[in-house]
Amino acid sequence: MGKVTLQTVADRVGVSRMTVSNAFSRPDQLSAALRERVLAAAAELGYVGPDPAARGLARGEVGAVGLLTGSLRHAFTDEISTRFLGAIAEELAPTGLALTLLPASGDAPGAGEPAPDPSGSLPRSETARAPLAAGAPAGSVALDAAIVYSCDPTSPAVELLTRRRLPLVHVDQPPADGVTGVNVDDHGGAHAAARHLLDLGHRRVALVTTGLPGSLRGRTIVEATPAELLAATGAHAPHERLRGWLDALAEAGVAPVVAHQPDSYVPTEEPARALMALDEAPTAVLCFSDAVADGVLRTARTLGLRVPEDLSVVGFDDNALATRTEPGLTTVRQDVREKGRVAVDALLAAIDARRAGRPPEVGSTLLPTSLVVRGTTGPPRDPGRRTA
Amino acid sequence: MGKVTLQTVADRVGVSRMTVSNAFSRPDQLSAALRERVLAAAAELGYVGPDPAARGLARGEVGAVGLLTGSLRHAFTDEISTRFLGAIAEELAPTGLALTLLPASGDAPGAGEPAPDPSGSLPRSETARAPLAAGAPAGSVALDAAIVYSCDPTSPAVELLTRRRLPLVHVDQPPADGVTGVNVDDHGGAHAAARHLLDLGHRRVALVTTGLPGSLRGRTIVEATPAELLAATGAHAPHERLRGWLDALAEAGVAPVVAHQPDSYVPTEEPARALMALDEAPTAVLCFSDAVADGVLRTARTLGLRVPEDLSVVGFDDNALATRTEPGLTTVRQDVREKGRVAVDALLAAIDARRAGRPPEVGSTLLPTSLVVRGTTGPPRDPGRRTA
DNA sequence: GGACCCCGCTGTACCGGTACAGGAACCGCG
DNA sequence: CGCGGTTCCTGTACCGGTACAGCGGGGTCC
Repeated sequence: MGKVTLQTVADRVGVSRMTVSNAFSRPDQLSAALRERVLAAAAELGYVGPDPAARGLARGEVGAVGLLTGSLRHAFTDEISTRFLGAIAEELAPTGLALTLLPASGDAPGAGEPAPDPSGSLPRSETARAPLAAGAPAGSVALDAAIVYSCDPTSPAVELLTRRRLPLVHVDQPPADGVTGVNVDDHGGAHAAARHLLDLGHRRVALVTTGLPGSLRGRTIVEATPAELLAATGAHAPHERLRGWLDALAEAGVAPVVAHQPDSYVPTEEPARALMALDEAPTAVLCFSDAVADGVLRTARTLGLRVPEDLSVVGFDDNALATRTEPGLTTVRQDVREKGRVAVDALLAAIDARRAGRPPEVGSTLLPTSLVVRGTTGPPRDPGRRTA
Repeated sequence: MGKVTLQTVADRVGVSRMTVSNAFSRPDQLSAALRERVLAAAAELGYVGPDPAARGLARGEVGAVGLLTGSLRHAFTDEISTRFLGAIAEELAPTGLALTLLPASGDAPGAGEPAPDPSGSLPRSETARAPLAAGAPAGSVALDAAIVYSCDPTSPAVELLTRRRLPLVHVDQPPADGVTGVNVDDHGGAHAAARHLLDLGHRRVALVTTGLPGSLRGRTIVEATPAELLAATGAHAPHERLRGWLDALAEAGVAPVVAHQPDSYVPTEEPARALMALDEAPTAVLCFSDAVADGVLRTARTLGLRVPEDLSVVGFDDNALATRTEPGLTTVRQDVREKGRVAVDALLAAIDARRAGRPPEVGSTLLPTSLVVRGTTGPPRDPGRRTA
């Protein structure tokens, strides 16, 4: 029982291959009666429908959009990423488009190194896992468009997508020429958060940031000038949040202490412990994410500090944790659903444009953030002990 | 600047198309020198590499595996699903295969109704969103294999995949002939959980389950015999968990009260409120998931009940919440990472088998569960007030 | 010095569809 | 009865690659 193709069915019914194709893909192109006969024959022969790969090639459209992100591990661990993916998926559902998660890590071979000499030809036994990867240059999947979310813009994967001339939408990425961007006002949100602390009277403020490169990471407390910090922070969201904090603090003449935490989505004790061990411990901490804030909160409790009396804490994102902490976490809210919605809308528009032969209209969206004041912030115990 | 294909590059360099193809896909088939020239010419012409759709068709392998699941919304909301997806993605990463999330909801057209007469031929203006869906029979995407996770086995989407003869792996699905299955010992875990409560002396036990169909849902307290309940519970995991509880309770001659909660991953107050309002309120509650248990716990607190003194609570899954509740949640642990690992291994094996022309070896795996006793369970306040 | 072999490249035959431009039959109409 | 307009179906020409057999030329082997 060999392959069943359009031709098989066509021969069976005694019509042309085109007619069978139409029976499946363009019902209005043949009489209902014939269509029934074709469908019946197809069912009988076990023909399921046009082969997606072939159809994709012929049509120039495959029915799937890609999502490239820095780390899939992160994407499924961090609540915000997860919610974003969920929003994308849901927004895509009614269009019938599938969402293809692109493998991020591995540098895409493509035109890369000529595979370091297979050293001998093992006789194709052991159809091990390697061949799988070798077969298809990791991540070269047929796509109609793609979303690039929180990636290193210089990574080979991003570059590959760009050169493939796919309609692209950048989300949480630094602005790029000719590409539609969807961003959140991280700077504004961070600025508001810092401003909030300053307004409460805090002058000894700490930041817990993330995403620093090797040179500065490793040490929990980071000794670097704001400019150095900014320059070293590659990822877009961390960069913008950092910039927002620093701008607000600088406006008030406050120089923050900076702690670093490699993983932004896992609560840990290190940053808070290091900060509170300082000679002049901060009275408030601005955290890169709610998860980080949660770690700080727990550590504060462990250290016997009361929040917000002894320490104020501000998070970022307003995730599910934020309402679960005791007291509720003051944080900066971003609307992740909306981010997904806007991104998908832009993507669909780009696909439409391409299909119509129009040039894509690039534009960028900046979604608002808002400060949500709950219970983890309050005035410092001894404001201005060293007010300049 | 028209399309750049292999031929374009071949002409430019003055070699055959095959040679260019080899330069990209099989470096060992031509001299390094020539390969360099080809690659250079390709770069110059802006040729990025073989078109994935065409390559997919020619090779019969596209470099992507699908994931079909009941509801993508659920998949990205429920922590367990999310972790499972994450595990899949991570496990897949080193192979270079992409993961395609299949749109679940919509019934797959394919051989379905002959689209209700488009009534007139609007002249292809208005390239609206609809065509997107119409164009590609929702979900007919090129795939090398697929995972079916927590789906209604009779849904058209599952049926379609099956008929497409794709290598398939079923996860959290009822056993199906000829398909590799990966399951968790939900029955055993639930049984152990119920046994634990019985051993502590509980006799008035409640269940909070999920996934009941319209006929029984709506009412929070479900009046139905165990047999009816089981028959009505379609989804595999809820069915097995329910069966585990009921078996253990029946062995001890205990008849449980049953409450129902539509969404298993959102904590709500309803089930607990309804249960505790009963004449003979339960002294212990077995919950379908940790999220449900969290809702019960919170409600208990609201009602002024102490846990575990006044009420014992058992969850299921051992998710992140379980260690965050106060006291820690007694629950049944399943190893989601392992589930993902096993599923992907099976999938890769199936792909290998197909590639080698071997028939797929179907087999099923049952992963263990284990009861994790924390602080939410203890002996009932007045054991055996009505011990039979 | 001829047989043999390996290397490096090419030609041909697909992979399984779809778009589009016909063309035959049929219809109503003046 | 001829004519324009439908309605249905078919033929041809791709879509952009890859597999595989084949073939000339420069060794090596004896």
